[in-house]
Amino acid sequence: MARHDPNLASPECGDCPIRHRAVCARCEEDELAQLEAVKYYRSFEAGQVVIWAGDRMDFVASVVTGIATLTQTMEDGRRQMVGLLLPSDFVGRPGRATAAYDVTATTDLVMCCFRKKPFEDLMTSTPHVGQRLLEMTLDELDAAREWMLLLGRKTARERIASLLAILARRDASLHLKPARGASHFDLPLTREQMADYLGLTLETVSRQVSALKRDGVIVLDGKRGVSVPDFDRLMEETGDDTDGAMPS
Amino acid sequence: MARHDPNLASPECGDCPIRHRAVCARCEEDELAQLEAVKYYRSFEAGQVVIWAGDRMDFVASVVTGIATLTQTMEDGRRQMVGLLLPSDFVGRPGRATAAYDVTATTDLVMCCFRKKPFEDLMTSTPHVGQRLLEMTLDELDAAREWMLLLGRKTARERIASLLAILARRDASLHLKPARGASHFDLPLTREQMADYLGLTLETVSRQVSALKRDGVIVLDGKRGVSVPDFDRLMEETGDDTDGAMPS
DNA sequence: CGCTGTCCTTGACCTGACTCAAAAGGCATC
DNA sequence: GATGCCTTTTGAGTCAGGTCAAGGACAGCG
Repeated sequence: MARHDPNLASPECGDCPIRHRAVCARCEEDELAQLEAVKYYRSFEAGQVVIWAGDRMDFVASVVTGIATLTQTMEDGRRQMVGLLLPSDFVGRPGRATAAYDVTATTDLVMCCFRKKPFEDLMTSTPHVGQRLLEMTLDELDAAREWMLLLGRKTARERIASLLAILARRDASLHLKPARGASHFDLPLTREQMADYLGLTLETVSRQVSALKRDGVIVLDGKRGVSVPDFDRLMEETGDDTDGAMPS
Repeated sequence: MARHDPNLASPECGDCPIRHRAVCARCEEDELAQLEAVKYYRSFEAGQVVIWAGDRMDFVASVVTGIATLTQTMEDGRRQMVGLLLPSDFVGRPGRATAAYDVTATTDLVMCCFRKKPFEDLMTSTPHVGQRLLEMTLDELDAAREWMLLLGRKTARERIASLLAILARRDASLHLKPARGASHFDLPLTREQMADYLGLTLETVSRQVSALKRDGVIVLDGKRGVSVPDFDRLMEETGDDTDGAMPS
């Protein structure tokens, strides 16, 4: 049944770019074959909504390429982003029928989807998917708690600096460069999305980005390009421990 | 070795009050026996610190009775509570050597501790502990994300109302009463702890509690007692969807 | 090329929550 | 029942970030 347009043929797991980081990272050959049998790719354009909170969700998925966001919306329209999904991150919850959050493609997005029922069966019949998912969920819980500190206690300037530091570090690890010294990356989020993530308004985000630029902490290159001349300087602005015991 | 003072003899798992809710909930008899072999009880007085962030942690544990908190502290002293641990909640992370957060006993506290190494072994050799832990971690992640919405977007009054609603609901489910209509419970937190949890100052907490009292949403009974004459009225003050699709 | 739409910046003003300060209520101890 | 230590309440003034509003930069397109 209909899987022509956005649903691409699924490449082999063997040369998947997220093979060693995603929920399938620990799988043996036989487990991988079982996953392969129930998987299908879906792609979304930047801005498209993957699923709305409350909608029935009969798959779980991994982000293969691109960036997606999880957001919660209050009745009066106040919005808070509660997760930023990067390649290898997992979407959906085994054992739950509906989506808990709005999932939106922020950039063009490719997801590797697994039909939910067989995926759940695989979780009970083999060990490695569940084990890996537990690890990943614990990491996400840590990230969520770090974000709680940011949302509860940090100033607007510290929030911006923290986000930029995370993005710079992510980008560095993606290109296998050291996370110190100078770096350059593209912002994957609009000011409004940054505001939704940071618990601020877009005006405040804009002002504080300008302030960090004025103070030489960052250099803007066009609308989306950001250069960080000195990563340690940026870190000082985050309010976090500078010695930095950082996981993963 | 030394297990005299605060480390009580461990009761049988069979009549444990959290047997059906904790990390051991799904265990078969043989798994339970293995857990029983590596478990020991520890108790703490109200106010005692269970473990400091960064300290070596060679156990994981379940809260049996009492309440504990997880808090993060910034260098300059700003504090944010990132978790409230109630009976059956799990503390510690398999595969991590040190504590990520300060854990503090808010009331008198009894914990059922498992030596970490054997616990980890059990997780790889048997299925049910890991499965249950995954479930519980996913629930905590949902709770953390709900809290992110609160910290990022809610007003002080909405935050207080949200906390009171959670406590009222918890208390109701503990006493198997319906979570609607009138209810009464004791606040397990000081104003300062509430402030740390809600991302506010203790003065703001005090003022907003007084305001909710003045407006008849709650009735205070001594310093710690709280009565909620109309739970739906309280819910209206939280800013959350009133129809309430609530999990678990 | 001008038009339109989207995203971003900046200014002026306002307000909800914070800060600083004082005093009052509880509870234990002597 | 006086003393001291907490916790909580309340008041007055301040400020960081929100709100409202105007404009600028840039891309796509007829």
